[in-house]
Amino acid sequence: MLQFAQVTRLSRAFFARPTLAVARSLLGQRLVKRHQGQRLSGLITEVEAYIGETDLACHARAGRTPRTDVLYGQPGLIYVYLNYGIHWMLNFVTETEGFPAAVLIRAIQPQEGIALMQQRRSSSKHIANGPAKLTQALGVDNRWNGADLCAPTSDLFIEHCPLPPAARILTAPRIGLGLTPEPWLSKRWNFSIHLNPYQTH
DNA sequence: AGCACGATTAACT
DNA sequence: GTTAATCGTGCTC
Repeated sequence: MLQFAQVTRLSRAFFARPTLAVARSLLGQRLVKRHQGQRLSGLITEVEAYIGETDLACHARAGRTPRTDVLYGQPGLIYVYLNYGIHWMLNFVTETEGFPAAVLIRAIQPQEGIALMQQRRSSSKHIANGPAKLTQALGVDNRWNGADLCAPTSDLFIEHCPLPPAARILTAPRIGLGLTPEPWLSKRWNFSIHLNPYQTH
């Protein structure tokens, strides 16, 4: 995986791969947000893949619209959307430009800036073990939609920090899909780190 | 212009 | 286990 590492940040080549491969290999890597000179970070512990217009759980099922435009952009772009009118969700665009797919970040294990993240999460016991919890903790909202995770100056990026080879990866059906029809409902496109407690399930 | 519905969370019983 | 909160989006009229 060293092939994808620049100095510290993951390069665009990392995201320009099949979405399931990107999702798996994001586990264990460090998500970093710079905030007024301070680093907020955590290891990615749970992700989900959303792949193309045929995936009826993917927003791109509606085709190219104002909202999904980012998904059709170059790999490494940040896709942020509002869910339930309340929660911001953080995704990274994958595969080739023109093909709409992304990985949703569902949980991180907090590492740096925990005091600030805890403050933003009020008194909650759980700082970042959920897709909307981690955006709240990191301070990510729609202003990041369309931004480039791989830009050298980006204040949001991922540091090369792969899982140890012995670590086991769990797969599961994606969460919260509701009435999404089969076979998409049962696709095991949720990935998490075996035995890591910082997860949504 | 109006409507139903979320890739969720926290606060209930 | 159940439910309210809350609003952008895409679809229908």
